[in-house]
Formats: sequence, structure tokens, C-alpha cells
Amino acid sequence: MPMAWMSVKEALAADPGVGLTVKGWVRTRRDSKAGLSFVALSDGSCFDTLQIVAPADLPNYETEVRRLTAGCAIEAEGELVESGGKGQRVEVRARSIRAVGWVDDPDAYPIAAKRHTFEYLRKVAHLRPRTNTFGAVARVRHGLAQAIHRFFHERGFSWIHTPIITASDCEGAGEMFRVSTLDAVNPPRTPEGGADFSQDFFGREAHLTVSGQLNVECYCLALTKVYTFGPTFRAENSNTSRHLAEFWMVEPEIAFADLSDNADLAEAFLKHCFRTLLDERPDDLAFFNQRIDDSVLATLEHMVESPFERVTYTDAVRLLESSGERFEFPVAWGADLQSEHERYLTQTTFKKPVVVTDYPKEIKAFYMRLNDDGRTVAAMDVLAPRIGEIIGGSQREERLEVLDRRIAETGLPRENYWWYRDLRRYGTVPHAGFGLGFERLVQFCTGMANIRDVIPFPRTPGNAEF
RNA sequence: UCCCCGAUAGCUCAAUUGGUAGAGCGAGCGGCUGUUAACCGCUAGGUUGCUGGUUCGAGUCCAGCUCGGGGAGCCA
Repeated sequence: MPMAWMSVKEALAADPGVGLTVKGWVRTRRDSKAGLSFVALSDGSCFDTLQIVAPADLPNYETEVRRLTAGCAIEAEGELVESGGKGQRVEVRARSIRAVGWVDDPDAYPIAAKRHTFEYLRKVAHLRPRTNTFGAVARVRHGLAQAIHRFFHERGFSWIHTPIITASDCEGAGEMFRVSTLDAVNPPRTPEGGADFSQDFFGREAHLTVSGQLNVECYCLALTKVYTFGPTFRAENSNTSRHLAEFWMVEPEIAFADLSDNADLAEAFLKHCFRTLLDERPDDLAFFNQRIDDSVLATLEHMVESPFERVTYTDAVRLLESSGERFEFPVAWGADLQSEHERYLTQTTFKKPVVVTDYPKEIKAFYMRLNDDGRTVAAMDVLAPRIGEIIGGSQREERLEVLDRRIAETGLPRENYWWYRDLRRYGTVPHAGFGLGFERLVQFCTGMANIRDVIPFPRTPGNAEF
């Protein structure tokens, strides 16, 4: 009768004396001439490994146990006992160990039991989840995703599955990936010689979404409190540690709400995420704090307690101008804040997240609500120390005549926005929302410097190998 | 896309003014040990990213390309 299968996490928390089976992958094996081998086993259920003690009298000790190397998959059956050594409370005294999957060529196994650079591990993205760091990232990512859904669910929000493919070009934010089933070499042609997208799958040109916002606004003006959480695509040729061509975005949208309500929501939302992570993933956070960024724990703990700073764009410009700091790019009202300006605000002036509001209308999107001054719009960016913009949002323009004027000023074709404009014709209400880059949140919580290391298989210009 | 930097053993790196390519870690074998970043000894492991050029001779100098990193822009 086989013993109950327990995860490493369960085994590490259990009382000595129970019989159990554990399954996972070997991290290290150490042999002792006292007639023992020690196997450190990981199954990803928690940060720590479980030590398995294999006595030399196991029938397959010489033929199998002594040949185990990093990466081998095994099943071990035995008894959980108090550890005879230092470094762990309990360990498994094995009655049997079965090698399930061997490592072909231990010398060439890409994940040797030693330090690797993140650049190298990106080249072996299929095996990097077996490392301490990427296992921890995966668990933190999951923990944050769950925290997000719980936060909204507990507050009466509905998760809206907005489309991945968008056949309207209403979104207008940046370069988009085309979705087409036309023959790429010899597409049907229009009289003018271009590709004839009326013969394409959707009967028109289609792309991958760059934002679910316009769609989710429709549901906001019916269900009041809604959000999206899904993949988003940008075909920008961005080569930075903060950009991906495919990333996940969270976009809440609330009706009968203004910019102040929106900022309150963003702050409560981020604090909930940090609090949950501190409660549920202390093992992984301790690792990031020790090995990746020694300010991560203190920063998260500080952030759940202290209110975010809020400052208007105009005041932020004044603060930067009077700071005495020499910036590479000059600060001027009307120009967008540069990365160095955002860093100065979050890391020098306030030393915490800053909500910057009310930007000049010229540097923001057409759908953001025009303020009474006629020069600024009710936009907000939440800037986080070290990674910059983590949230971008706004109160939406709910007045049809103002929206039309903004569409015209921006030079956009009004007819493309017919259904978006309809929302302003039929029961329009003040509403607001924001977009959060999920990977940037994971970066902030873990201290990971490159966004390519907080998503399982990063897509960037020239890179979609896995 | 722009600026700067880089590519040498499975991994991280070294190699003087251009002159026989090395170390640590990892791996294999042996020794020692309730071990845990183990330790000691031995062994194996290289078309120096690709293409061309200069030279008696190129890891080293030059040009182009590919890939990667840092910064900037675009943004989340």
C-alpha cells in the first residue's frame, strides 16, 4: 500500500512520524561514507527543498541513488523524521527511491547547481523555472494574480473578458499586430494595389488588442464596477527592461466615479496586493530580499501603511524646476515627464509611490475628461520607485460634445468611434478607470530588474523562441 | 529606432606592445565526511559568435553582419 503523496510544502509543515511519498526534481545530492546520501528535493510547492536521506542499504543505492544528479525526477517513499543534522527541522528517511526521469548528460545539463546569470537563463527559458529565482517568480506571479481577482470580487466587480482580437481600429494606442488569414505572398488586391482586407477573415483589417478599455467601458455603463485581466499586445520596437510585446494588463473601470475615486481605487488595489503577498509568500519574498534587492521587504511593508503621495502635474513640474537638480532633459510645463524626472519624484522627493494627476491635454489620449481649465485632462499616472509608471488611468470624457471636439482635435475619424460615442448618447455617467501593467507589478514586488524575467516566456522584438 | 558596451570550455570570467588559450565553478573518477555554497586529489572538456580583410603570425587590429546587456524614446 503506497504512502500518501505529500507536496514538499506539506511535508515541511507536517509532524514527524508520518509515512509519506514525495515526488519532485533533484537539486543536489551529497554522499556520506557513514552510509548515506542526502538528496535535496524540489517540487515547486514552496521555496524550500526537502531533504531526503537515502541509506546505503537501499537495493538500488549503488545503481541509481548514487547516480542521481541535478534535474533528475524521483519518487521517494519513507517516513518523516526529525532531522539528525542542522539546517532543517524535518527530513524524509527513505525506504525506497525510484528514479522516474534521468538527466541525459549531467555535464551539459543547462541548470547546474551553481549561479547563473539571468541573460543565460533566458536562453533556456524551458528549464529556468527549476531555479530558485524563477520558481519564486512564478509563485509570486500567481499569488498576485489571485490577489487581484479576490480584491475585485470582494468589492462587487465583475471580470469582463474583453476580446483579444479587435476588428475596429478604435484603440489607436501604438503599433498593433495584424491578424490575418490572407495569403501573405499574394493577397487579394484592391484597385489601388493594396491588400484587400474586405476578403480577409473578419471582412476588415483586424489586430491584436492593445487595451480592453474601450470595450470594458460598455460593460461599466451597465454593471457599474468591472475589470479586465488578460494579455495585451504592442508591436512597438521597444528594447528596454520595462517593455514586452505581449504582457498582461489589469483594467478596472468604475461608473459614477471621478478621478479622485479612481486614485483611491488604485491605492487600495496596490495596497491589497502588497498585503496579500506579504501574508502568503513570505518564503519567496525573503529570498528576493536576500539575493535580488535588499529593499523589497521594507518597501512593501512601508507601502501598505503609508498613504501615497498625490500631486498635480503642474505642481510636479514646479517641484522639479525648483529642485536645483540638473536634468539631462529640461523640465517644462507641457512636456511629458521624462524617466529621470519620474525617478527623481519617486526616489528623491517623496521616496514612495506618487500619483501625478491633471496632465496637459496635448500629451494625453482623446478620451480623457477635459478639466474646467480647458488646458488639462483628468488623467493620473501612478509612479513607483525604480520602475516608473506602474499605472496609467483617467476619468473618461462622458460629455458627447466635448468628446467629439477632442476626437476632431486629435484628427481621428469620428465614424470609427460610433459605438463608443453611443455610450455618451444613452445614459452617460461620469466614469473612470486605469490600466496596470501586471509584469511591472511583479517587478516591483520582487525587485527583478528586467521585465523579461517576470513572465514565463517573454516576447520582445526578435524573440519568440519558446 | 538612437547612443554606449559586450560575445573565449557546460556556466562565470582571464589571456601583457599581435607570438604555443588559462582559472574558478559545474561534470566524471577516487579520498574524507549526518551532509547541506561541503572539503582534498586526479581527469576530460575549445573551429575564441559569423563573414571577410590587414599581417610571417589575429582571441587581440579593421569592416560588415548576428545575438545579448545598459541607457533613451514609445508606454503599462
